[in-house]
Amino acid sequence: MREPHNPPRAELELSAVLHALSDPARLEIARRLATGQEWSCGRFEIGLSKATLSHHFRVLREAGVVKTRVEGRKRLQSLRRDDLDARFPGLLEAVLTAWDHPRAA
Amino acid sequence: MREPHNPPRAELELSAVLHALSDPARLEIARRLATGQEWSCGRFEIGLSKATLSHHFRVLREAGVVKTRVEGRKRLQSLRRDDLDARFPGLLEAVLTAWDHPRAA
DNA sequence: TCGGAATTTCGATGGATCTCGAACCGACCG
DNA sequence: CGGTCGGTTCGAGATCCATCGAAATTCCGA
Repeated sequence: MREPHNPPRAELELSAVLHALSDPARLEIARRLATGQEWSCGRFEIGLSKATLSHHFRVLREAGVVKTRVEGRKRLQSLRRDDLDARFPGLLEAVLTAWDHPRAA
Repeated sequence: MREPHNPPRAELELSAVLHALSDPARLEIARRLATGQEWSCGRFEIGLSKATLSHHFRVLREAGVVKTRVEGRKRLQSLRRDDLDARFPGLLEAVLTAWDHPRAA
C-alpha cells in the first residue's frame, strides 16, 4: 500500500486547518492524538463506521493536522504538532485546551 | 429594526467558532475588525454581494465571533474579543496572527 | 410623506460535506 | 494459496453551505 500524501509544512492553510477541526468527530480525534502517541484507525471508537472514520482521517491529513504512516497493514496516525506550531503558533494549543462544553462554564 | 441576537458568552461553541473562521471571506472580515473599531456592513468591499455578506455576518454573529449593534439604519459590527478570549484563551490571537499565505513562508 | 439608503430575508442553484454499506486491496498468517 | 485483518474507495442519499438577484424591511432626510 502506498504511503499517503502528507502535505509539507509550507503548504498548510489556515482555512483548511480550521475547517478540519470544526467537526466534532475530527476534533475528538485530534484531542486523543494530543498525547503524542500514534493511533491506528481502528482504535478510535466514536460511533462511526469505518468508511466515515477513513473520510475524517483524510480531511485531517490533507489539512496537515495529522500524519499517516503505514506499518504493515496498519495506518498509524499522529498529530503534526511541530508543523502546526511552526505555521500557526498557539493555534493547536488553544484548540486543545478550550473547554468543550459551555454548560460546564 | 430589532436588535439581532448575540449569543451570551457561555453559549459559544468551539466547533461553531472554528467553522465560522474557516471561510476565507469571514476570516478576512474578522481580521479587519481586529483593530477594535466598529464597521458597518457596507464598508466591507471583498467582492461579494450584499446578500452574501449579510449571510457571512449572520454566521459570525451566531458563532459569537462578532457582535452586531443597530444604529439608525446601519449595523455596526465589532469583534467579541473579550468573550472569545474568556471562552477559548489564545484562539483568536493565534488565528489573527497566523501567516495567511503559505507561499510567503 | 415620499424616496432613497443600509441591510435582511426569500427562493433558487450549484457545489460540499457527512454518513453509510458494499466492494475492494495489500499485508500477514496458516 | 486461501482467509482474515485493517483500511480505502465507490456509489448514493441527505443535509448543509456559499452565492446571487429580487423583494421586503426599517430608518433617515428633504
